[in-house]
This record gives sequence, C-alpha cells and structure tokens, in this order.
Amino acid sequence: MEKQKKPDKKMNKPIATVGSSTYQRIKHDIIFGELNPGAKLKLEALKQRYSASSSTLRETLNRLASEGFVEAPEQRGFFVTPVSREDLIEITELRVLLECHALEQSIKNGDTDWEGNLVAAHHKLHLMEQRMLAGDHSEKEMWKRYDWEFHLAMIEACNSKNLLSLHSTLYDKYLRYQMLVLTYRGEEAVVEHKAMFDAALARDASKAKQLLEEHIRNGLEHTLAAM
Amino acid sequence: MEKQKKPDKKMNKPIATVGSSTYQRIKHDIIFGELNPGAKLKLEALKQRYSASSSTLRETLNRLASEGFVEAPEQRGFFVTPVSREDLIEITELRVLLECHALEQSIKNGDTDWEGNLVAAHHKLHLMEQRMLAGDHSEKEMWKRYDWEFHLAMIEACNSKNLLSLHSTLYDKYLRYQMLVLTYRGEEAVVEHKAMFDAALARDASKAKQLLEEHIRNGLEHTLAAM
DNA sequence: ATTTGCAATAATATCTGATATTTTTTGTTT
DNA sequence: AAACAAAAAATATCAGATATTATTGCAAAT
Repeated sequence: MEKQKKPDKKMNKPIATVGSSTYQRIKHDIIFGELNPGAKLKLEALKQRYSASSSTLRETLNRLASEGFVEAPEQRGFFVTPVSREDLIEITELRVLLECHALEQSIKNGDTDWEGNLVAAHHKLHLMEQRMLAGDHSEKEMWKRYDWEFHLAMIEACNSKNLLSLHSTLYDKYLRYQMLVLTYRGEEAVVEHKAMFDAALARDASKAKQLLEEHIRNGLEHTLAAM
Repeated sequence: MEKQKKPDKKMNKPIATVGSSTYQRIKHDIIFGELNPGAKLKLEALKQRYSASSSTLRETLNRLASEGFVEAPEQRGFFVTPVSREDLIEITELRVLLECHALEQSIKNGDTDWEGNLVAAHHKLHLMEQRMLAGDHSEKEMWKRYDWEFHLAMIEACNSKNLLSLHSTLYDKYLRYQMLVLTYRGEEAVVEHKAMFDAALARDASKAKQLLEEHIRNGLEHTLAAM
C-alpha cells in the first residue's frame, strides 16, 4: 500500500517568499520591457524599486543570469540581457526544434485529460483573440497568458519534465521579443491556432508539427519585420 | 608572492572571484558524485567545506538550482538533485535531439578552423582512450574533459550560442550519471567516436547524425544497465 | 503501538552594515 | 586627442542579528 499523504491541517501555502516574488517581478519586468534590454541593474536602484535587500537581489539576479535573462560579467554587476536579431533567430530555431518534438510526443501519449485541457485552453485563447481582433488591446498580459497556456496544453503530455522546463524558458525569451515590437499578428495567428488545435485533436502528429513549425516561423518573420 | 599583479593596461584576468570558484567547485562535486544525489546542503556545512560566506553560497546554490543541479524547495533549503532512470532517459532524449541538430548545422557551416579543431580534439581523445583501454583508469577527469572537448568540437560550428549553452548543461547532467556508474564503455565507444569523426570530416551530415544518435543511445543502455 | 499535540531545537530567509577591491568617472597634463 | 592619476561609485564578500519556518523529541491520548 502506498503511503497516504497526511491530510492534516497544513494546507498548501501559496505564500511567496520575498525571494521568489522578487524573482517573478524582475523577470516579468524584463520580459515586458519595463527593464530595457542592456540596462544596467544597479543594486541600490533595485533595492528601492523592489524593496528587497541586496542579498536577496543578488540571489535573484544570479538565478536570472543562469536562465539568460540577465548578464553578469564578473566584477561588473548585472545587466538586462541585450536583444539582437541573431538571438531571436536562435531562440526561434530552438523553439521549433523542442516544441515540435514535444508536440509529437504529446500527441502520441496524450490521454483524455490532455484532450480536455487542450480544448479548454483553445477555447479561452480563442475568446481572447476575438477581443484582440475587435480592437481591445488592453490586456496584453491576459492574451500572453492564454497563448502560453494553449501552447503548453498542446505539449504537456510529452512526458518529459526536462523538456517542458527548457521550453518554458525558451518561450519566455521569445515572448520578450514579441512584447518588444508590441504588434499583434491578428487573424493569421487565430487561423493557425485553430488548425494546430484540430490536427492535434485528430492525432495527426506530422501535420500538427508542420503547422506548428510554420506558426512559429511566421511569428518570427512578423517580429523581425517589426524590429 | 603572486600577490602583485602586473599593472598592464589591458590584460586578461583569469582571477576567479570567490563566487565563481565556489560555483565551479560545487557543480564539480555534484557531477562527480562527491555530493550525493538527494543530499541535504546545509549552509553551515557548506561554509566550512568551501570557505565562503552564506551570502555567496546562497547565490551559488540559486544558480545551480536554476540549472537543475540543485533543488530548492521553498523554505526548506537546498538539496542535490536526485537521480532517476526516468530523468536519465529524458536527458538522453534531449541530448539526442539537440546534439544531432547542432551536428547537422555544424557540418553545414564548419570551416577549415572547425575541421582543424575537430582533428585535434579527436586525436587527444583517442590517445586518452588508448590509455583507458590499457587499464589506466586513474584519470577519469581527463578522459571526461577530452570526451567533452570532442563532442563540443563537433558541434561548435552550429552557429547558435543558445544551443551550445543548453547542450553544455545537458552534457553535464548526462555526465553525472556516467560518473555515477563508474564503468567505462571501452572499445565500442572508441570505434563509434572514430566513425562519427570520419563522417563529420566527410561532411556526411545524415550519416554523422545517425552515428551520433546511436552513440548516445548506446551510452544510455550501458548506463541504465549499470544502474 | 500508532497517532496527536506541542515544546525545544535547528535551519532558513532576510536584512543591515562594514570592508576590501575593482570599475568608472573626472580632471589635468602632455 | 591620448594618457593617466586621483576621486567617486559600485561591486563582491563577509559577519552578525532577527523573525519565521521546519524538524525533532517526547509525553499524552486514542
């Protein structure tokens, strides 16, 4: 018999520590361009802005550095990682490679739960897309979340924590470029999402992969054009 | 008396900060099993062992956590990331995916310098392999270095910093499992290395990829069997 | 005997402030 | 404009202090 988890009074505690909330806030600010690419991150300034001590901030910045959102040249402090066309292209290529592979596995392994989640995620994304098309650009953040949740739902059954984790950072890096250019790709993306969704549900892995690759590459072109 | 430094204008300074050297040492100790999988990493103990302050150590551990060598459950300190068969399999699959892709690109883009480096790297690896076959297992570290340098030399011309950096972490994770089982695969690996080397120099990308995939998968079988 | 409750202990997360070094800036001189 | 030294700013590192949380030990209750 498996050891039952103690159903004791201790509930899940979503209480964030200063460290983890600072981490999220800085990462968010980098991704959404509130901290500009290349900007110097001076400890004093950050202490003010995020009301955290330098110890905590240095821990956070080290973490972000190892994920690639921050650069930390020895002895010279911290900088927001700069952006470049080459970097965007590299990120995109990696995303194609990893996300397509994950999608294939996911379609192979996905069970009913996976399908259910995917349907829900697509539905929510679709609603949001209608609002964006209707001109309501007020909720970048929400749109971003739903797009992410949809892409995640597609690959979630790939059965590899390592893959999902790599993909997640990659997606965030891509997202920063997306947020940088601020433009919404519109109808095309809607159509592509729907097509991928259908292919995935139909368990047509090779078609789904192909659509996903095009979708990601189209996004790249769109972003490059706007840079 | 190495205290005094040449006040040369622009000299490379390979002088490690406490932070970076601690980082390297702990990472090394995890990879080479001197810190066991799952082990609790108590600050007090680490302070002793690495003679660094808790601030510095926490920075280091955060970095290692974000790379996946350390786990850091909120409010409960740090642990060496445990090992498992599933994890090893995931790591291997990812390595196949990334390294094969990188190899293909590298063969496509590699110039004369790349070839030169590759020849040199294979030569050094080969020498070391002869000594290993002859029974000299005293230099695990060196063998590891040469194997790494060979694999790196093959993919170095892939033209993607992001890819190389992901691959490097992945390789280190694989290496930990390798070091864990302590056995040397021997002649087979030597032959495989040579075959890959030849295919790469002959610019036969698809053959090289296939050989590399087999090479990595054979390594996995070997390690799994010994676990 | 196992579970429950709670005090005692250990360990963590966070902050402050100090110091030695290094980088960057500034101002002067050639 | 280049070179350079002095001054200022910022970093890396450390040693505590404190509040909070996790873990352990053990007695009481089931």
